[in-house]
Amino acid sequence: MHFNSCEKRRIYVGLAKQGRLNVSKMTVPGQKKQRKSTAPTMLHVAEAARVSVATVSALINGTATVSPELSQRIAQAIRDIGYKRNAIARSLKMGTTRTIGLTVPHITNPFFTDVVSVIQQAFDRAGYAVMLCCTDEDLNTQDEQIRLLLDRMVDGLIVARVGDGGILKRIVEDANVPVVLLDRLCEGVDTDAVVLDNQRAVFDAITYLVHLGHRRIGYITGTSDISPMHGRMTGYREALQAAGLPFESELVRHGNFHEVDGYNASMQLLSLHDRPTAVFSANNPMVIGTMKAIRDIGLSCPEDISVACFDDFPWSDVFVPQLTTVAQPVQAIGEQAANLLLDRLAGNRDAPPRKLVLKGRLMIRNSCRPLGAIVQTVSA
Amino acid sequence: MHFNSCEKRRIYVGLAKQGRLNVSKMTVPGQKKQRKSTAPTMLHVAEAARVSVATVSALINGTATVSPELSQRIAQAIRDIGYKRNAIARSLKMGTTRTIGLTVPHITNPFFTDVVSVIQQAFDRAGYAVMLCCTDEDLNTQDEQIRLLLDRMVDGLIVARVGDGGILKRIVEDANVPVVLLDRLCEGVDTDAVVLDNQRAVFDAITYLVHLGHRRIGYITGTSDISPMHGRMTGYREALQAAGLPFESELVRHGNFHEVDGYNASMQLLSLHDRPTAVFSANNPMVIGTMKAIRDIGLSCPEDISVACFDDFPWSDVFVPQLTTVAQPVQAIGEQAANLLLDRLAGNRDAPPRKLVLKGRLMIRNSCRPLGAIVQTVSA
DNA sequence: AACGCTAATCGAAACGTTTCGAATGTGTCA
DNA sequence: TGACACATTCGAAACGTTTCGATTAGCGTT
Repeated sequence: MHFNSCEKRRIYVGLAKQGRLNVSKMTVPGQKKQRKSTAPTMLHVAEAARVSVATVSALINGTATVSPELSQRIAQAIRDIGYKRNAIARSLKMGTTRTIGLTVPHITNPFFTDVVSVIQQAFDRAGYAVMLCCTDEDLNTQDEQIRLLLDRMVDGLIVARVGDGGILKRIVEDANVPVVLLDRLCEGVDTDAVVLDNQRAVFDAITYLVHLGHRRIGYITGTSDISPMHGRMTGYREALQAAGLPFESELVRHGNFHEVDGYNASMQLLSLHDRPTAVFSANNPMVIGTMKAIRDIGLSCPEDISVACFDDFPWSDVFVPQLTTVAQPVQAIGEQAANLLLDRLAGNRDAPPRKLVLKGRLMIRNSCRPLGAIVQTVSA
Repeated sequence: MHFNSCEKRRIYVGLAKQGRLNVSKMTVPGQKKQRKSTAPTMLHVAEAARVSVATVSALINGTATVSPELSQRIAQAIRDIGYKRNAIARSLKMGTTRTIGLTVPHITNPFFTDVVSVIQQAFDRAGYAVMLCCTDEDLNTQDEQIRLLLDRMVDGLIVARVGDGGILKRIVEDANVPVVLLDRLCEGVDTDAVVLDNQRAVFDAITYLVHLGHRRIGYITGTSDISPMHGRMTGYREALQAAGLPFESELVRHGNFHEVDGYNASMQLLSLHDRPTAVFSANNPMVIGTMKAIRDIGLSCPEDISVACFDDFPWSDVFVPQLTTVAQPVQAIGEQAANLLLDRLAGNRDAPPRKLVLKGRLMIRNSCRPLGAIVQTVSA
């Protein structure tokens, strides 16, 4: 590398550095690297077995018949040399990497943890590798990571998207790689998807609280620009309406899915002059914030305030209070998403987009207490 | 594909199918696939800008100076065509994929969830992609997945290994890709590693229980063949010894890290004639099992039995009982592991193996109660 | 006017596979 | 015996980059 004309260099080369090219994440120049002991290649095998590389390839892939004698020799050579096929070269030639990309907002959110786990297993079984990215609920990060994955030529993408817009729309439209939307739909993006019937799930949960006698029910939701939050909000409104209760905007708070958001929102709700008797939190990290707020403000659950939330978790029934939750069928969600994508990868490219809507299940435990004298007919 | 001589075919081609070749996860033959709209290549850009591909490459990578005029034309062409560099081709040529492999036993174990999250972020920042695999505590699965990752030519590997032996030893010795061991050391494998001072951590926890007045302390540990379990067991014994208490093997149970193992082990401990007054669980899923066993057997914590465990988690201080745990510095563990690997990737190949030992921290909450009349000097 | 120096550009050879079509050998049938 | 089908094998051209060495042009020196 010459730095003779530093000045010009800075100008011309700027393109890459400034990221103005649509080629994401370039290598830092000057980072040389060479594998010292080059791995044995097919050519080495071919030579050792005194055959052509074409024959070696044919045997390995079973794409043509190879005589027993040569098969023997080749197999021996492979063992002797310790040959391993270079999947990169193969990918280049085949146009397929047998790798998929998976992006989720937060892997530490137990819902996504579980789904990632299931998806990972499914693709592992199918011989695919999974590249995992976390977008941290940030649209730019998401765009960048999707680009990173596409650069790597993933064969498909499973996306629990963040925000609207972004490059997702373009990617789906270009249709070079199949995309499956997970948990969250995307306005105007017409592709395979697996989502929950959020509206119904929240409707059931709120209705349950209403049946317990609650009249003022706080609702902590996520940023309003993603589809599940729409559905959940609608479910909330409809449940109130069905019960003849007014919708009061002071009872609704928005957060960005983090624990701290749940904490702040809960603090506000609990400080209201006419405090709600129950709070529903739209995801798991936020409900932790809710519980901490309740603790910090000196109240207790369910005596002073009832709590329910979205997403079940393993601890939910071993501690006190045992949280009433809306459990998503994580296993099914993960498997269905994987199946949709695997189906596309198997060649079924032109089928119309399929949208799977799964049902949540209200897990009634004891974090919500009955209020006053009420009729105890609860529809689970 | 011809199936004329089915019989022979089955015989010769068998190699691949039977998996006797050391080429893992072959494609199923007959799975054709072609991208319909081939993405624009560098050649297209070169033609559009009326330059050579060498010049395009030089501009994009900043490896040589390109005149302003040509830079302009090339940048324009890239934008017009919507060119994106093919990272696979680049990898093949460069011998580097800017991708690392990460294997953990269970991503649903919150300790690993957190560590994975941190590592993922660190590599994301550095422009690396992360391929994630879960070994499910199974040695064969682990071997297969490591092979899968190596096939994919990952530049490095971070492994929270399972069991002893396997191909890990060979891989580290062949030294083609740098390996960082996470959480668990590996007998006879000399490479970079980040682990916890398990012995000390458990020593502190048990000593704390002893100070509370406990004399019979149950200990639920993992399979004994991985390093942290050694250390933790030693810590247990030493704490007992320091307190002048006998080591009783009936108080020690082994499980395979799953919730159900913790449940079974706890059931056994709680059914002992002379029941322990405290139980320490060696990981997070297992302590859930412990709590369930306590509930199912009709006892309560901490009144009837004290519980402490390894690995902190977000819920630990919002529910009752608030669990006393040994918190691992997950952030530091993840970052250090990432740094060790990034350092190797940056070219520092020949430095001797570095082993980082981090300290755990006893988070005293209220799942352990003082027993009888005791001196309340607790060393945190 | 011949020379050397530098900057800019390019042609072509890799990287390690897959695959197509051609070449070779072998046996069958008219 | 010649023609033909079929089973094996192989040479060589891709796949889309990077990079080395060669080439050209411009320019100041002697």
